[in-house]
Amino acid sequence: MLTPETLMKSLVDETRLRCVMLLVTTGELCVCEFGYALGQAQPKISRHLGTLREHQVVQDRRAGQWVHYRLHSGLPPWAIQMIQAIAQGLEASEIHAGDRERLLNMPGRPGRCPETVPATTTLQEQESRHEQSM
Amino acid sequence: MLTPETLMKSLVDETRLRCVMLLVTTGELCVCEFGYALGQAQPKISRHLGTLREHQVVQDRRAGQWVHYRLHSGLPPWAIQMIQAIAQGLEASEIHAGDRERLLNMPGRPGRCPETVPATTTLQEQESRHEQSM
DNA sequence: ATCGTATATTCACCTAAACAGATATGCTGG
DNA sequence: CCAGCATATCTGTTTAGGTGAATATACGAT
Repeated sequence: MLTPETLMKSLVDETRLRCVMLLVTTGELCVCEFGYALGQAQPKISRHLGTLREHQVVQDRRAGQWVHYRLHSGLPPWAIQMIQAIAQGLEASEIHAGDRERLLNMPGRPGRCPETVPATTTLQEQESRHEQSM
Repeated sequence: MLTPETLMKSLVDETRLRCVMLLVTTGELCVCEFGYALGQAQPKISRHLGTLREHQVVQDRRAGQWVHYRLHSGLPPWAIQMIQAIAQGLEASEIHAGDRERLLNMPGRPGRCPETVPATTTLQEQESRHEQSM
């Protein structure tokens, strides 16, 4: 089960934090999209996404040759609140704004087929689900 | 200025997290109280409190030979929200419950003079101040 | 002034974790 | 089956940061 210690260990690394912050605003991304947005080599991205998956912060979905990552659907309310607090504290951050912009300008972005993307992907939707169940 | 990265670096260490969690429920403590509650040597506690002070997560107040630490009064709203989310995620944690209990059972606890303790000390009071200023 | 207590700092050591580079697996199309 | 791309893992190296031990500073009391 995810603990605050594990979540912080996950997010204290800059690469992993940038990945998670991208997921907060984007919903779902594959490894090559992370690599392009962050300007980092693919093996590095893959290893960090693997760590986030082991820690159950994200979950993956295989679609042909691409592996799509999104925030884990089983994140407890305190974890969602924590991620949102971090996102709020990073609103003015150049780095993360740059990541978002590079992603939008990425040529030939794969997996943008709407029918393959699950319905519940964004953080806002996950939180409203939690509120309903309380 | 405090950033989410700095706050996470501060709290990802177990000793520092235990100190901050104690402050969330207690308001203000001196180094020897931390040492007793955590069962850790004084130099170790002092060094970690120094880190938290440098990162502006806590602030100190000198009273004679004792130095009292409390959460920094200038914590931004997202930081308070983050700390509260962590505290919520640690509600069932044995370690932190044990720290709180050992503190309460500490013999000859210093600085329990009500008149020397500043008015605004607990996290709840800090947050309500922020809400008023919004 | 000196002693004892509370706190802070310095130093050398050690460990966890990130990194680059190379290699391996898995899927798709020809 | 083979080629090519996307992704994952393995290996050795390096570095950031935690630790204990010893030392230093600050304050109050005798």
